Amino acid sequence: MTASSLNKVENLSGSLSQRVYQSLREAILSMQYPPGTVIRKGAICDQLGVSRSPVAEALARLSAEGLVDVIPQSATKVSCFSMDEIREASFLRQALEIAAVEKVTQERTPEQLAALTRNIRMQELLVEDKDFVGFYETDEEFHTMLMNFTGFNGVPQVLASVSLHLTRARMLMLPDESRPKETIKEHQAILTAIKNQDVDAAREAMRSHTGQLIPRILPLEESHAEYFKP
Amino acid sequence: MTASSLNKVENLSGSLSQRVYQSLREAILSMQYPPGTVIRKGAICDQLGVSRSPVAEALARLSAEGLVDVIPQSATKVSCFSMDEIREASFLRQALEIAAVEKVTQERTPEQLAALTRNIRMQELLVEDKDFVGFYETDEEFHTMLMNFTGFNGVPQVLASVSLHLTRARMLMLPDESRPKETIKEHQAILTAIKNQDVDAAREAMRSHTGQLIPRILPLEESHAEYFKP
DNA sequence: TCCCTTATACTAACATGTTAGTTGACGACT
DNA sequence: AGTCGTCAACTAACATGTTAGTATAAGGGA
Repeated sequence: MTASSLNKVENLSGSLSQRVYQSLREAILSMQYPPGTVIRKGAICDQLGVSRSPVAEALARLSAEGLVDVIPQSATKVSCFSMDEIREASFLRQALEIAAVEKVTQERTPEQLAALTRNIRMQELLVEDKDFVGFYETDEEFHTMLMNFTGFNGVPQVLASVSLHLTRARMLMLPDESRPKETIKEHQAILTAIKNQDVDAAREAMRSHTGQLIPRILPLEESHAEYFKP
Repeated sequence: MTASSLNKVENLSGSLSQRVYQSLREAILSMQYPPGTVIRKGAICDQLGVSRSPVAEALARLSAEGLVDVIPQSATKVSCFSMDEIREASFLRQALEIAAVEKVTQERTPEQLAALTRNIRMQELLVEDKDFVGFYETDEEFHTMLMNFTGFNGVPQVLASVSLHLTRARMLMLPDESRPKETIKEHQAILTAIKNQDVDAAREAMRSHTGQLIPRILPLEESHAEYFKP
């Protein structure tokens, strides 16, 4: 018995279309709906027990975000990766991360320093325990904290929206036992620069850190060619 | 006789909802629909001669972009400015512009240098002629060219989408006879750094240039308080 | 006079019926 | 046998009917 791959709308909040949107988005980002999957409105309606209106609105938003490609009058598909898009997403992410760390470096409070230090300590513990899922989440949290410390409430969401394709592609990467330790060193370099209020060092440390992702994604184009555009 | 403030959908391309979206977006960005304007779906349907479905989809997208605020079951309004949002938009724009100019500085071709030089020359001519509207467009074009020269096709649109609130707020600013000359100097400083392939100089020139906007927007909160959130 | 209640009108949100464009398969003609 | 034209089935797109939540204004009580 195959469980429905969509979260039930009952578990979410907001308007019906909002919940359908969240449900579909989650399924796409988690690769439960891998690139190329055809999405039929009728099927979604049946699975979620809603009518076509909220589904149409949800798909319109997903289309605007680039997560699905609509072929008029014909079909809707989960969008495939293209290396160009991924490079672009990485560029945008780097731009934001650098701007954020520059600002935080100048304005950081002792409490923020403490929180970042605690986060990195947690990363170390999780790697020692070989809890790589926990490490992944704590790594994400490190970057989210930096976004929040800019003082701009919407910045974390903007980062998430420009990083959509990166988030999906990351799900394909094989776990690499040696990478987390490198990651932690890079995070420490960033934190040190923030502590020293050294903007130039912070920028370059972040540039170096965010530059690590693309080389690890490149091989995916061959190992998972079915998910990429020709 | 008041002409309809919306562009007719006949003049646009794409699906009906796409055209409705473009029409509404244009009206909002150009301040034909100023902040606080209530948008009734029924009225839009009548004015554009379409049914409620495409209007609903268009408003869903505008809502996701933050151009309209939907009050559930009650009303939809053109979103008001908040100085926080504007500061945030400025931060994001600066992040992108800096990242772009850094990349272009490293990779620029002779053709790109020539195109940028030509653009600035045009700016000078337009200011001499006191054609400030033309200058505004050429100024915009200068920045769009930089985005295009990154080689990432989607970057110009991302810039536009993070700059939505800035674009609207700019419509309120009074023309300032002295500002264009300063702007040109800043553009020239950026171009010189690009020419010299001096990444640090390019970054700081762009940082300085993009930092000029917020001080000019700040007074609007008092002079146009009706457009701002309390 | 002021506040609370209540009824009514209005709106967005949702459901469903209808249209039109696309795709793929089948059959006829070359 | 291969190719082109036609037709049937399916899908998104659009139109319209229905529901439910919100705001406003009128009326009654303190």
